[in-house]
Amino acid sequence: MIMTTLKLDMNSNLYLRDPQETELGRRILEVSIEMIDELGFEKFTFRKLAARIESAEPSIYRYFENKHRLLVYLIAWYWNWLAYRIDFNTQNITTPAEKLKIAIDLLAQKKEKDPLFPSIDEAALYRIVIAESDKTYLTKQVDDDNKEGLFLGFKSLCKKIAGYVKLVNPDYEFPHTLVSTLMQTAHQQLFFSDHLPSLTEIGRTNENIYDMNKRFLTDIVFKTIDKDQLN
Amino acid sequence: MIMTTLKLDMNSNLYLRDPQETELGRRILEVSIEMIDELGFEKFTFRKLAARIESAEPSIYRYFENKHRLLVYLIAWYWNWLAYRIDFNTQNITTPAEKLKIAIDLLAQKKEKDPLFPSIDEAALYRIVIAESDKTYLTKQVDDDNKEGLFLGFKSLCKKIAGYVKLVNPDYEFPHTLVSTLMQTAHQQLFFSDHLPSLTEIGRTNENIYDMNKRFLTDIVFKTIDKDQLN
DNA sequence: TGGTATTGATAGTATTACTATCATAAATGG
DNA sequence: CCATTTATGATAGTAATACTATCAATACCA
Repeated sequence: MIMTTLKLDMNSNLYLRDPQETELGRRILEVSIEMIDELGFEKFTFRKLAARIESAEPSIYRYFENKHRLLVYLIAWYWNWLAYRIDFNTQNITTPAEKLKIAIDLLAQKKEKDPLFPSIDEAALYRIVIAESDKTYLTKQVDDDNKEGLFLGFKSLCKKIAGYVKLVNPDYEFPHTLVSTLMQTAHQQLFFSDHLPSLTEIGRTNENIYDMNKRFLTDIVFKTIDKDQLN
Repeated sequence: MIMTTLKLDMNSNLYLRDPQETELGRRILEVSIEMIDELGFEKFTFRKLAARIESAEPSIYRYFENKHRLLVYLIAWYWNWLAYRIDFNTQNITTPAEKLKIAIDLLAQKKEKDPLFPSIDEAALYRIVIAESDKTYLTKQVDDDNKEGLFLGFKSLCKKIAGYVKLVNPDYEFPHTLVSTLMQTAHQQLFFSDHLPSLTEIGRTNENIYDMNKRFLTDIVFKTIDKDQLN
């Protein structure tokens, strides 16, 4: 039986000390996911985190400049993980339409524990992505953060999927626009379905919300790019 | 010459004392728009606002429970204003497809000063909507806030436009999902175009970004709902 | 064994998000 | 026109947040 654990390649500007390298670092990731999920990002503090892992506040600051950077790190990790899964699942697929479909499936799919990354609770992280990820870039420092490469995870995944779109229909004018919309909408609609249900049909029937979301997204994407889809 | 100013109907749970009723209230609205635009929501505080309007912090707390409520108020005001403009501009239009098109136009249009509301700088408010509006509901208290009706502006506008969608194609399965996506995407893409341009084609050519955004949105909406659009 | 890096413990600071209290001014009503 | 309610302003205070500085203890490494 093969036991493997992987480390995702993270842009080194995301952290001060690499949290994947040390025991304390991995505890910070593990417990911060748990606590942000539980408390929400605004009520989450490094002091509370330090208390729960029985460490000290300054020790955490040695890994992350501040809690915003930690959030950006977690969200970047999520996008890198998704990109990895999309690559993995589309390896032997030749038709771009099929690749695109798989990417949408993986994007909108319910997330479960991935044994390759023992210290990450992917289900909790996905809830954080849904509720908090927009906060990574909706700040006044977005341009500085972007220059530092903090959003490369999101951007490169967008580029990858937009590449599939271009292969399906090289004449479509807005591949990146469509894909960034797709990526955002996938999470947003799950949030709406949960908290503001009058904004969406998803969750109104007894069909599984993830499947329904997938159908909505796949429909919109293929209708938009594929002029001849009805033939 | 007719001089009219209007007051939009705001849900009374949004405020403690109605800011449209008093001089100080209107100053709070006016200057908070200016300051949130300038500083961003996180660096904006009631203390700084009080200083700039030469009032006192507690006086502001008499109008709004806290700065989050003030933001929710401003965003709700924006949605009510848009709903009003959509009603006004679709009054004599009979075909639902045309109504829908006008709604998308108004949604994505560049916003300029509306003389009907002298104390509101709509251009600045629109920048706030783009950069901050998601923060109104991405909180742990979203369900409580929703029960209080704080998001009625957004929800009723979504319902209105989804109504047009249903008239265009009564068989389309996801009218609200599509429209909430449309409403979010309209702002999001302008943000991306400004700060994360690799996520969108909008702004890459010398075509006006608002027009380009409109074309993208109109295309996606009509392709999605109108099976026969190409005929 | 000596040195370097990592962590933990304690303490401290400026700022934030409020709340309480009280005086004054302005508007309102009999 | 005086009395009273109401809105505002001024001052002060509190608990919590987002850090930063300092130093000792420990571990690991040559």
